[in-house]
Amino acid sequence: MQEGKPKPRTRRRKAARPSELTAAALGLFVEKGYAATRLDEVAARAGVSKGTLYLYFDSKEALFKAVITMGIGPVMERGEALFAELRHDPVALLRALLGGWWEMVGATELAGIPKLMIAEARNFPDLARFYYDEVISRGRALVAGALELGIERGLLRPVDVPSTVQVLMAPLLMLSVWRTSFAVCDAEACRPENYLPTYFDLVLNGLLTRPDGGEA
Amino acid sequence: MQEGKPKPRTRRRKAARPSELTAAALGLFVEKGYAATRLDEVAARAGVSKGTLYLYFDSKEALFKAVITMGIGPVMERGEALFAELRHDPVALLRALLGGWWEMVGATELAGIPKLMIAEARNFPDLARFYYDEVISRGRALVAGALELGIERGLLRPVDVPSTVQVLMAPLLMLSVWRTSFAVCDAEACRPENYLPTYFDLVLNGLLTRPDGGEA
Amino acid sequence: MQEGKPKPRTRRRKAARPSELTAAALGLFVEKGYAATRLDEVAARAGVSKGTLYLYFDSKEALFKAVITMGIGPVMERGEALFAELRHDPVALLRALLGGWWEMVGATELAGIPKLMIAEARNFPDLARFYYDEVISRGRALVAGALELGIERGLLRPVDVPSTVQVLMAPLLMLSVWRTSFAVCDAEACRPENYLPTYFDLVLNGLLTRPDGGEA
Amino acid sequence: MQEGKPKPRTRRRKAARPSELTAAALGLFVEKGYAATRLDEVAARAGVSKGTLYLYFDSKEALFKAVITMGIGPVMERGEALFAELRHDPVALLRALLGGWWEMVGATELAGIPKLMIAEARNFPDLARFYYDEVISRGRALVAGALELGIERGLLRPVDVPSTVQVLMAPLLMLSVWRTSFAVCDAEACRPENYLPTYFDLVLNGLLTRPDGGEA
DNA sequence: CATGAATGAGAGTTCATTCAT
DNA sequence: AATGAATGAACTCTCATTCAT
Repeated sequence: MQEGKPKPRTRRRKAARPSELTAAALGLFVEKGYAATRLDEVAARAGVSKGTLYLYFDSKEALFKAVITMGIGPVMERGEALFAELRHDPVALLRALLGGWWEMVGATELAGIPKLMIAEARNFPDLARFYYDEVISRGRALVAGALELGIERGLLRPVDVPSTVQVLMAPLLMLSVWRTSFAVCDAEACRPENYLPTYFDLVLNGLLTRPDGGEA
Repeated sequence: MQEGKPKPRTRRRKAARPSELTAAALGLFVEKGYAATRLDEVAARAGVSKGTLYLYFDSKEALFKAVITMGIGPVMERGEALFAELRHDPVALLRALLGGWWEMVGATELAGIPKLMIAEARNFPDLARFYYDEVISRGRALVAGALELGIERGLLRPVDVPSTVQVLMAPLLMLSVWRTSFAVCDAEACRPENYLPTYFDLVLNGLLTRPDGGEA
Repeated sequence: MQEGKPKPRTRRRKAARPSELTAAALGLFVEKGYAATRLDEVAARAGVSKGTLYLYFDSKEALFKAVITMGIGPVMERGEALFAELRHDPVALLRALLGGWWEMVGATELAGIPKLMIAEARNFPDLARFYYDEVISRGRALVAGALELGIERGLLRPVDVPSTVQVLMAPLLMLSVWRTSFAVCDAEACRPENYLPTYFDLVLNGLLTRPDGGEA
Repeated sequence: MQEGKPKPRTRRRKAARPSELTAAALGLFVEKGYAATRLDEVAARAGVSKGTLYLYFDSKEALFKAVITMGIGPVMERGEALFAELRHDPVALLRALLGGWWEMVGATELAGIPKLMIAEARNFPDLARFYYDEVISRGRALVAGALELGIERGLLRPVDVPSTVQVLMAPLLMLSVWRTSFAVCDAEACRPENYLPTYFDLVLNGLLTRPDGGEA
C-alpha cells in the first residue's frame, strides 16, 4: 500500500508523450482556436514544460498537423469494416455508418476535429487537401456506397447520390460542431438523445404526410 | 444645404466608413480567423490607415462584435415578414424560410458569420449569448412556428419540433460553412444547384420507398 | 534660453533613424559579436524600443547586412579619387592610399567592419561574397595599380603584385582589428603614432642593411 | 596490470576524450563563432552525447577556455628552443621564428585560435589577459630578441623594435585569419606558396629600389 | 562513465494600441 | 478626421544545463 514504486512521477515514458501532447493540444485548439492557443498552455495541460513540446514536434504547425492526422485512422477502418459486414442490408448499413460516426467521432473528443478543420482549412491548404482526400472523400464514399446499394435493391428512392451524402452527413457534423462551440448557451440542442432519433426519422421518412413529386 | 462644398473627396462618405471597415474585417476574419487577422490588413483592405480603425472602433474585439451584430437585422426582419405573409400555407412557408435564409445568408458574404461564430463562441461568451438570443433562437422560432402550423393542419407528420428544427437547419448551415472553408478542395460540394433540391426533397419526402415506423 | 522648441524629444525624424540604428548596431556587433548582441541592446543604445527596429529592418540579419553595406561607399570613392589625382607619383599614391585607408577606416568606427566580416564571413556567405567583390577586390585593385605604376617607372622593385598587395594591407588591417579586440590588454600596440611610421619605413626600405637576392 | 580487461571498447581512450572534445569545439567555434555554436553540435562532432561534455567541462565557457589554453604550449616551447639554437645567426633566427610560426600555427588547425581570440577577447576579458600574457607577449619577446640581436650585430637596420615586431607578425596573423574566414571567396589569396616568399622579400628588402631616409 | 529527456530563461519577432502631428 | 511612427507585452522557438537512469 505505501507505494511499491519508489519513483512514480519521474521521467515519463517517451512513447506515451506524443499522444499526451496532441490530446492536450486538441483540447485547447478546439476551445480557443489554433492561433489563440499558446504553446505554454498546451505544455501546462500536458504537464510538461514548454521546451518539451519541441522534443516531439518541430513547430506549432507540426503539432497542429499531428493533432489532425492522429485519431482518424481507426475511424475510417471501422467504417470500412462496417461496410463489409453489412452490405447485405443497406438500410442497416446506412444507420450503422451514420450512427457509428456519431459514436466514434461526434460523441468523443474527436468531435473537435471537424470544427478545427473548418476553421483552419484556408490557413493550412495542404493539410486541408490531405484531410479532404483521406477523411472527407473516404467517408463520403462509404455512405455513397450504402445509398447505391439501397437504391439498387429498391429499398431507397433513386436520389442524387453525391448531394444526398452531403445532406445526410450535415446534421451529424453540425451537431458535433455545435457541441464544441455553442454548448454553453445551448445545452439543450446538444443532447443527442432527442436529436439522433429525429434525424434518422426525418431523413428516412421525410416530413410530408403525403409525399410530393420531389424537387423544390 | 446652402453651399457647394469644395471638398467632395476629403470627407466623402464618413457615414459609410464603419460598414466599409466591418465589411473588410468580415472578409478577413472569415478567411483567416479572428486571432490570425491583423488590423493592418483590415485597414489596408478598407483603404485606410491603421490608426483610422480606432476612430470607429475601440478595439479589435469591438470591431469583431460590430461585424457580428451588423448584418443580421434585415435577415430576421425578412423572416418575420415571410412568416406573416405565408402562414396560410405552412409547407410553402417552410420552403420560403429555409430558401430565403439561403438567399440572404448562405449565398452571400454573410455566410461567413456562422463560421465565425462557431469558431469564436467560446472566446467571446457574451457575444455568443447575444448571438444565441438574437439570431439563433429567433430563427429557430420561425421554423418551429411553420412546423407547428403544418402539423396542426395535418400537412406534416407530428415530429418532435425542436430537434427537427435543428436537423432542418443543419444542411443549410453546413453548406454555408463549407463554402467558407473547404471550397478550394471541394468546389463541387459547394454548388447549391444540386444540393438545395436534394435537400428539400430529402427532408420533405425521406429516403425510404415505404416509410418505416419512425424510431432510430 | 528657456527652450525655443516646445517638443525637443517627440517623434524623431524618420530619415535619420536607419543610420542611428546601424551606428548603434555596429558598435555592439563589434563589441560582442553578431550572435551575442541582443536587439534589445541595440534598440536601447539607439534610444528606441525593440519594436522600432522592425520598422526599419526586417530582421537581425537584415540589420547586420545594412551595417556592413553602409559606410563603405565613401571610402571606395575617396580611394578612386586619390588614384586619379596622384597617378603621376606612384610612391606618394601608395602612401596616400594606405594612409588614407587608415584615416577613413582604421582610425574610425568603421574599423570594426573588417573584424565583423572576418568573424561572420562563414555565417553569411552571400554577404561575404558581396563584401569581397565590392570592398576587398576594389581596394586591392587600387593598391595593385599603384604598385604597377611604380614598377613600370622603375621606382619600385619588380615584386609579385597580388601577394605584395596583401602583405602591404595586412599590417593596417591587423592594427584596426587589434584596436577592436585587444585594446584593453594591449593599449600600447594600438597607438598608430609609432606603428604607422615603422610600417611605411619597413615595407619601403626593408629590414636588411644590405639587401639580399630576394626569396626566402 | 594483472588483468586482460574484457572491455577494450567501452572505456577506450578516456584520456583522449578531452582533447577530442576541444578539437571538435575548436573547429566549430572557428566556423561559426562561440555564441553561434551549439553544444549539441560539438558533442555530435566528437561522437558523444551532449551530457558527456559536462563530465569534462563545467560549462560552455570552460570548454572555450580549454580550447584556447590547449594547443599553445608546444608552440611557445618550440620558439624558445629555436631561439637558443640560432642566436648566432639573427637573420636565420628571424626567418625560423616567423616561418616556424606559420608551420606550427598558421598552416594547421591552430590557425583558428587567433581568429577566435580576436572575435571573443572583449567577451572574455580574463581569458584575453591570459592569452595576452602567455602567448602574445611571449611570442613578441622572441621576435624582438631576434631583431635586437640583428641590430646589435649590424645585420639589421636600427628600427623601432616593438612596433616592428607587430608589423612583422601582422601579415602572418592576417593570412591565418583569412584562411579561416574568406577562404571560400578568396582561395587564391590564401595560398601560402606565393605569399610567404613575397612576405620575406618585402620585409627584408623593402619596396623601394633606392632606399629613402625613413619617416612616413 | 555515459546518456538523452526534460527544463526554463532568454532571444527574435509580431501586432494591438497610442498619440503627436 | 486621418495618419503612421512608436511602443512593449506577448508569442514562438532555442539551447545551455541538469539529472534519473
